[in-house]
Amino acid sequence: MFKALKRREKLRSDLFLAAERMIADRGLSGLKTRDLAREIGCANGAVYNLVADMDELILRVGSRTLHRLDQALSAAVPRGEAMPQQTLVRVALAYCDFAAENLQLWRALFEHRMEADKIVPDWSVEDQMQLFRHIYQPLATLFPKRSPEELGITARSLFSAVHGMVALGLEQKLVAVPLPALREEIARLVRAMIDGLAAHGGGA
Amino acid sequence: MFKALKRREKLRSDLFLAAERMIADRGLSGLKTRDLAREIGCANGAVYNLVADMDELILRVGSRTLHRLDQALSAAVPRGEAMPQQTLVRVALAYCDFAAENLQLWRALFEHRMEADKIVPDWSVEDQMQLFRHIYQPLATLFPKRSPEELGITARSLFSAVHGMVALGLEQKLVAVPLPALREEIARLVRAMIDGLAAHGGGA
DNA sequence: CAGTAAACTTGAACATCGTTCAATAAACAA
DNA sequence: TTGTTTATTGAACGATGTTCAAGTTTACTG
Repeated sequence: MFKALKRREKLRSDLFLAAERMIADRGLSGLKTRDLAREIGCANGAVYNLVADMDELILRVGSRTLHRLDQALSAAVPRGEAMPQQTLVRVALAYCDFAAENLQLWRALFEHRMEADKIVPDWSVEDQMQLFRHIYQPLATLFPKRSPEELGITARSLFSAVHGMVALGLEQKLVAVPLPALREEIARLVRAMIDGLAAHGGGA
Repeated sequence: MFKALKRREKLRSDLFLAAERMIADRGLSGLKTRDLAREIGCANGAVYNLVADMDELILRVGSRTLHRLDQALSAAVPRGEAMPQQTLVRVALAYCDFAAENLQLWRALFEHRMEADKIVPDWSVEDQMQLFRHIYQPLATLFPKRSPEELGITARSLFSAVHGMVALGLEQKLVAVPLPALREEIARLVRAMIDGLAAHGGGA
């Protein structure tokens, strides 16, 4: 009775795992429907019974990656850490470390561009916003006078800047910070931004 | 006698222009050999007489983009600008503006990843390094005590951080700084980083 | 000019993709 | 069993980057 349903569900989760491994091993561009089908044991066309298209599959894997990232960031700050600046530095470094350890999966989060006009599903949007609390909360503690809008913008600035350093740094391009110096430079950047906010903005 | 050579040269530069326009209009993924061939008036296979492969063509267009970016950054600081911090802010904002006005071409610079094992040609490397003087020189003026290595790393940090804000900001993603606030946030970041260096590093 | 060799150009063909869909098989109901 | 619905298949389609044997043009020589 549930046989077919069960099989589908099994196949679906197999598909996600296979896709995740394939991206981790060979990058986003190494993800091929035929390889996936062979790996989970079905016809290549059958992939489209489990998932609307590749976009959905990639978003699905992305969701898993974001959740693991969320856990990594949470684990990075010791419970009871009292100093918000220290927390922000820890979170930034944890972001860097996660990206380094999950390079291809992390890259896939940003390389993938949705086909125009197709909208990003709600659950994917939710995944992305969840991460922000790791930055927003310490900032709110540091600058209690600021409005949520200001804090939101500052959090995005901080994230974007750190993200840029990590993204270019891990590409090992010429324009990037060399890898051995990367973590120290990130810590320096975060501290400088916080100091700059405290000095000019007049928070706290 | 030179007829064939002339034609080839003409076709080659036509190809670069067509490729540039095509990327600007439809993005890097909208660049198709058959469309190019039709546009410059030759057989699709003939593209490979003018260029080794798509990678080379993309690097070629990238080179042009980098040169225009170089000019834009040069134009952004008034001659005789005496304050290095102000210069750095101007350069960062000019980078942001250039990216916004040349969105697809600028994205192509970073989206394109060379096929593994194939090496980036010298002239492309040179193009990339040229840009660094816009950041390096003001920094060297600001912190004359620092070693070239330290300055190089700092310049890369600064560039990467600003690049990150621009890259995410122009994608209009949720994690990005909203567009209206972007320029102001970039200026704030640059000032904060410089202040941070001055305070902790003991330069000047 | 005629003839030949070299250089260039062509477009059909190849291998790979994501994606679709008519045909087949399986599962279930009566 | 028989009929109906549902799930699965794999061949086929339309792009795409790239190659290459064949054809064409150009440049040189006698």
